[in-house]
Amino acid sequence: MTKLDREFYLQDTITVAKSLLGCTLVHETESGKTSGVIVETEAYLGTRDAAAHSYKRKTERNGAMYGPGGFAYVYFIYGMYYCMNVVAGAEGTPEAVLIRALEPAEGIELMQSRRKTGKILNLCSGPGKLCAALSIDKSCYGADLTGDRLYIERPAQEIPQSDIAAAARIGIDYAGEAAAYPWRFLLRGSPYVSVKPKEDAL
DNA sequence: ATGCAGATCGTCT
DNA sequence: GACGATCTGCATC
Repeated sequence: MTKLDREFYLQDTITVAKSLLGCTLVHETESGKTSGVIVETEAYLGTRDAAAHSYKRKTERNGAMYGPGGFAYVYFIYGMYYCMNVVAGAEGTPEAVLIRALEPAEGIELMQSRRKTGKILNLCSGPGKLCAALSIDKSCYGADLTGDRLYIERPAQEIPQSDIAAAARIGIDYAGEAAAYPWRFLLRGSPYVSVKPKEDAL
């Protein structure tokens, strides 16, 4: 397993969002190592995308999105959940990829205790759930994903394009026509996704 | 199986 | 002062 390097994250955001499928997100902490295979992502394309936190301007919260690819953009939402994004593209392009679901891999017992559920299918099937399972919070804001605590590994064998499905993104009805853009990507047929897509594009 | 309300608070206007 | 890139439990069909 080799760690994704800076070059990977500097690619265009849609490519990064698709290429992250099948990769393994790893978080090593004092209480142990937890990881899962990424099965669902969403691309947020900055100034071109009314659904993106960086659509309008740089603020205290979205600052990490404006940096170079390969750093974590973690935000707190609904008063109780964290969501993790992978910043993509060159510095100055405020784009990122939301990690929406994982297939649990290492540290399953630890994840179960953090999430207070025994059901593997329910451990990491949503952006808030996987952050709780891997203990990703505000302290991970801006973390360098080429480092050795929070990082992503390349899959053993490449994922064929035919295994990638595209669909509309979740929870962004406020975003007008951007709400329909097919910038949500899923590993076709995975039972670990957050919401099964009605129809696949691509 | 599907739907809705409640929890809960940092960030932006 | 309003509102989320959400999740859960409880209600109803």
